[in-house]
Amino acid sequence: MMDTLLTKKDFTIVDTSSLVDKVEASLVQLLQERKLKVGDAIPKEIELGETLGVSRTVIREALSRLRMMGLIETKKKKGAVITSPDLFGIMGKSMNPHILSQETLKEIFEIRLVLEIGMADLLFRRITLEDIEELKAIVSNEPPATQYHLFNIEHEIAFHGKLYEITGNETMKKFQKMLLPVFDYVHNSGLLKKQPLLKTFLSHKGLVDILENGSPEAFRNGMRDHLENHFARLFE
Amino acid sequence: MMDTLLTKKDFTIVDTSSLVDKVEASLVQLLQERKLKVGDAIPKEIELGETLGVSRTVIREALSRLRMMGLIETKKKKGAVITSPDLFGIMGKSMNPHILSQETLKEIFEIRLVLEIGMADLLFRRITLEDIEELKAIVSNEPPATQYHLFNIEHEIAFHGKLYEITGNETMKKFQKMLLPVFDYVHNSGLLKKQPLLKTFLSHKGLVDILENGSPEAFRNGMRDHLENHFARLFE
DNA sequence: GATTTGTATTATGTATGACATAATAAAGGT
DNA sequence: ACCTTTATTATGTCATACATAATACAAATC
Repeated sequence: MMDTLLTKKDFTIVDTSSLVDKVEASLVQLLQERKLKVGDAIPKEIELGETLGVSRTVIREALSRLRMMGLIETKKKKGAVITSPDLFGIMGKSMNPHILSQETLKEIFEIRLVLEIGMADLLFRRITLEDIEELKAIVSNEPPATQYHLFNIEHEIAFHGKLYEITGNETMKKFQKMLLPVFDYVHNSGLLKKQPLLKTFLSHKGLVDILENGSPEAFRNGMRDHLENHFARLFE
Repeated sequence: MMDTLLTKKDFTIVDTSSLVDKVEASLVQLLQERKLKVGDAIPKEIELGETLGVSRTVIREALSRLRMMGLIETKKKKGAVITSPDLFGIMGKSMNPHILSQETLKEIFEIRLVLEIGMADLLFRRITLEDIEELKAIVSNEPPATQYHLFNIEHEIAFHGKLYEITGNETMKKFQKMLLPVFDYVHNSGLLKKQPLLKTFLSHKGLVDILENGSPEAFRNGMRDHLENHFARLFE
């Protein structure tokens, strides 16, 4: 037998994607290129099937995906119309800590830290007196910080969640909400090194003080300090 | 006719979701609750149809959605196995600037700023000498900053994209890549107020200097300054 | 006997036809 | 004009059949 030493490069890669995949891509492209606005209707399933030369089954599966992504909404008799999708609503379904790779989980955890440090300017721009009062109420209910506290998740979420709310950025808030189960998981699983030193750094109360009297710059540094334990765990 | 003054609260909300929606939710829940690991197989379509009491058509549409989300992969004869999803790959398809609401676009733009300011610690932790050299090469090719530059998008992407790369956070990098068309759109469309003052703030070169000799804190402040024009446009 | 080749099996992929259901339009009655 | 009924239309669901690809196992070749 001749050893022809053929390599992958010698072949033209065959397209292994299914018809549904192609139709889906075709439809998404349709939405992207034609400047279709929200509310515009798209052709009926049967018409699509005829123009694309596939059965209604395939069309329906592809449309089902678009529907799940929130790109379209369908009503009987009326057909399908384009809608403004909820970016993170979809992603929430696949945000399953048990399935995501450890590397991805770690990265998501990092992103949280990045967001909370970087959000300072949004906070100072949009915070109200009521917000500050609410934050004060939250920290006042806080259990005293003990040296070996496995910190109170409830309070963590209440405080940091409120910060996301103050930014006024709904997209970011949804993002945070979606990530909550991940944080929970990362904390509990031994994914990160055990809490290394657990020195108590700048407290929630300290952060509120900065929000009341300080500057974005001061808040960034304060938050960085507040999150030091997390950073230390990430960086081994 | 009696005006009974009935309100929504008086009715039990009818479930308007389709069978496919329910099956999809049921399957997602299955993946979440059972601690199914990557690689585990799920029942065959026909079995699922029998246990859930629906036709194979419905099962297939639901599975098609999971497949699109990257939660499962299916192969003929073998069936479906659980996979680790690409979180942002899916979202990219619905990231269509023409369809997203103006408010969402603005918020996404904000998130970019937040990320780039907050990423300082990751940068300093992971940057290498080669990275610095590469950044220097990028800025050296930069056209001189003119007062009225409608800044060079190419260079913006090259420089800031490299920063995301340096973070070593693949998830964040994917996020950035996904957002590129949005930035392009936001810049071009009149969504944000016209460039207000266009003073030249801290340059790319200045940021590289900080990365080489400075601290995370200095970088955060530097990046904040660098992005001042964007902030100004966001905050009217 | 080990490797290859053919063949059967099995589960997904696609197509088609049928009917149910809901939303809309049209027609009809008062 | 207003309300009701009827017809129409497009999606939602089901059932069935066949195509296709992956796998396992038997058969053939050396």
